[in-house]
Amino acid sequence: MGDTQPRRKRGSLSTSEIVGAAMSILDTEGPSALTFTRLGRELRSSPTAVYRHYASRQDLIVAVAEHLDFLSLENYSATDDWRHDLTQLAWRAWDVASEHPAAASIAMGLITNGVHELSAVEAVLRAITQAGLRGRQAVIHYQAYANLVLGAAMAQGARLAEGLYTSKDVFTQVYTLSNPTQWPNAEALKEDLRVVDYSEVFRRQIKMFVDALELAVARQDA
Amino acid sequence: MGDTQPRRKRGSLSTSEIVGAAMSILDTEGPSALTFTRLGRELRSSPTAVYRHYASRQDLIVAVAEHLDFLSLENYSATDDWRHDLTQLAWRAWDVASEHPAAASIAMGLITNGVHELSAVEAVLRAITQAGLRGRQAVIHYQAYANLVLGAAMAQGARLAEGLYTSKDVFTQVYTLSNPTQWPNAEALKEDLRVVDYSEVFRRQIKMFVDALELAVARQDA
DNA sequence: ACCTGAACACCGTTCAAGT
DNA sequence: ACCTGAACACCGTTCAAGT
Repeated sequence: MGDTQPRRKRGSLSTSEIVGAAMSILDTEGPSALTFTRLGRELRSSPTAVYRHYASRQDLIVAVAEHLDFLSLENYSATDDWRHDLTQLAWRAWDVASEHPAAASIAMGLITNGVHELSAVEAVLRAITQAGLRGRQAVIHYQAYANLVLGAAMAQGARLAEGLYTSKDVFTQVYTLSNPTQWPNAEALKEDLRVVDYSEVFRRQIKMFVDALELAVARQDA
Repeated sequence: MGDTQPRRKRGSLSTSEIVGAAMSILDTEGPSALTFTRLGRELRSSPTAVYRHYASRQDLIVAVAEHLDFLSLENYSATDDWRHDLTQLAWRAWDVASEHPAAASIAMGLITNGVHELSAVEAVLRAITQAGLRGRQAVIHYQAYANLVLGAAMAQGARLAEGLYTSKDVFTQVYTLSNPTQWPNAEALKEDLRVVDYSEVFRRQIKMFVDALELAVARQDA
């Protein structure tokens, strides 16, 4: 109110400060709160100052994606058990999405071409190579893994963000089966369909991926 | 220019006409072109007329999602081969996303609670039941399948839309490995990482899911 | 009951002017 | 070189007024 805004010293704004402010806004107020106006307020700068560091809103979101990659890999170290490593890396991505749902919902799954993304690629390729795949097949399985993990983590972020910043229950599904005979299987499983335990689904997805990878190597049909 | 707009007769606007107009705009001009102003022009109506049929832009997008569900299931019929059916259903979703990339990029994966979504749920549950799963386990595997297929189809839509309406090559990945020894696996697979054949990745993902499902049933560890 | 047109409270982005 | 403030061309949504 009474405090007048001092002009920011030139060079005092950094990309890491901007990304930090963006993460903080996303965490506390959700995806739609990430505007240049809101960022300016958080940074105690002009809203347009951010343009000196990122060419567009989308560019900033890519930087947020890189930060999520960084968080996912923080203190990670590979073991000699590729099944364990792939499982571990998947849950790390899931946990980051659960801690920063709004950021994950808009940024996870974006290709950043950045150094932390590359570290994630390296970690996954290492495990897949250890599993026994080489060359093109290793890359295709890496991509299948990335699709699976990033897709699930992004969706989890979106669900949590929706639940937090609006007040909609996104974990309960409702099908009113007006004509049960038309959908006999859905009718029979109605109760199980109602509430979804997404982390159990994710656990199952990882297990299926790892099992299928092992099978492909054993069968040599990768 | 010279043509004056006659007022639309009341009741002449329908939800199906609006969804059709939305699909047409998305197909020809991309996701960002779907505005109320543009819809009004397409429908030869006031931009705000749509609000008499959908409560918000998001509501309209959910209706687009239902339409995509409808297209995915059109003329589908189940066989007695659950592996074939799951594969078939997956490629149907993929093909719809490829034909309507902009619509898929914003709508696929949204929960509609609608009748066509329910038909898709029924078709997948039928196949999974036929594979040998029951109750809670059938539902969890249905969800794993839906995550996989819808996630991949939505991502495919986003890539195609990005490529069509901007002119960015989203199929070529570039990692400049300034320090190759830090990422030995990525370095070794650099050439294979450069160009991605996403439909081959999708084919592999489906195969891995089906294989893992079969294995889970055989092992009784579902 | 449904469609229109004006108004409201925002957006992201550009750019000349400051320091 | 970097930050500011005004301006531009939009948005989605609301609502009183038409028919």
